[in-house]
Amino acid sequence: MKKTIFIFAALVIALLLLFQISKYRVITGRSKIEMIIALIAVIFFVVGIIMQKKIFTTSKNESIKIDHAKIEKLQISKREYEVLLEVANGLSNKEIADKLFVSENTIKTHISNLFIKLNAKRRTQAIQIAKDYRIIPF
Amino acid sequence: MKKTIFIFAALVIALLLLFQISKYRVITGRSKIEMIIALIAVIFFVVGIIMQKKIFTTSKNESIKIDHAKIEKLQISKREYEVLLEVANGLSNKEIADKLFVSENTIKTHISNLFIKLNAKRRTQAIQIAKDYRIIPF
DNA sequence: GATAAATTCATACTTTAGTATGAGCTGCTA
DNA sequence: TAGCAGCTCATACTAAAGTATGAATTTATC
Repeated sequence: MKKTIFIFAALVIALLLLFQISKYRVITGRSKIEMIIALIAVIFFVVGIIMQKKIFTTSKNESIKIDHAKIEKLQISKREYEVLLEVANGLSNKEIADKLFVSENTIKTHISNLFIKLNAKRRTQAIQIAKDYRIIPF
Repeated sequence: MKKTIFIFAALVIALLLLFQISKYRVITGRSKIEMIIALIAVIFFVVGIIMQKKIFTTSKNESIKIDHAKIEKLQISKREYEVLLEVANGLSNKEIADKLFVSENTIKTHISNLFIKLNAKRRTQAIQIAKDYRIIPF
């Protein structure tokens, strides 16, 4: 946020300078009015696009970015999180067990703990809740 | 797309006009250079933002829009689709049955048919496949 | 009005999922 | 080194989910 304010201030100063230079060059006859106007137009057009793009990129990232702080807050362990991702991927307990080289009972334990932490009753509900919390992609 | 080209052409003409008017007003001394430059700056700034916003909105909608054609192609019926949405919402068969005022057995039948059409083995997998096909939100 | 597709439901299963409890093992920290 | 947290696993359940089959009803279409 501080960076944004600094850039904005610098921009305003640069533009005021540009105005003065433009005025000077036109009055002294060193540049044609058309050129100055076209230059100003292009510069502001580009600035407008860049600013909007910045807002767009930020808001887009926010909707995709994973909230790691939330994962910690919920006290979801590393292994539990791995299991959660596989559940969201549509795998069965047996398939997850094989993929992570542990027994199916272990996966059941992890999932039961996840349900408590996410306050879910089913795996499909856990997926929804995790998505709302932005702790898993998609 | 045709609409975009038309708008773009109109914009170019309007700007050329604006240039001429600006030049005339400055030369005849009816407007100050600062005012003209500021006006041009504001106009192009706004145009830049609007253009970028349009691109942003279009690309965002594309990633959310539901592929109704795909639903038909898979021959998923209206009722089956309703059930699919509730499954993706994390509801149990019993809960879906109560919500749609039918028996749990009916829901099971719908879901079994959905699995065949989506080529899924589990409801979590069906959610993933449906998401990939863009036939459900999220 | 006959046909086909969609919706509903039941019965009888099999298979996963999920719960509860207890316990062994490892790595880290007070 | 005692203790805690995280990971592992087992046993023994209960509860859902999913399959297979057959059938009655509704709805739309020809």
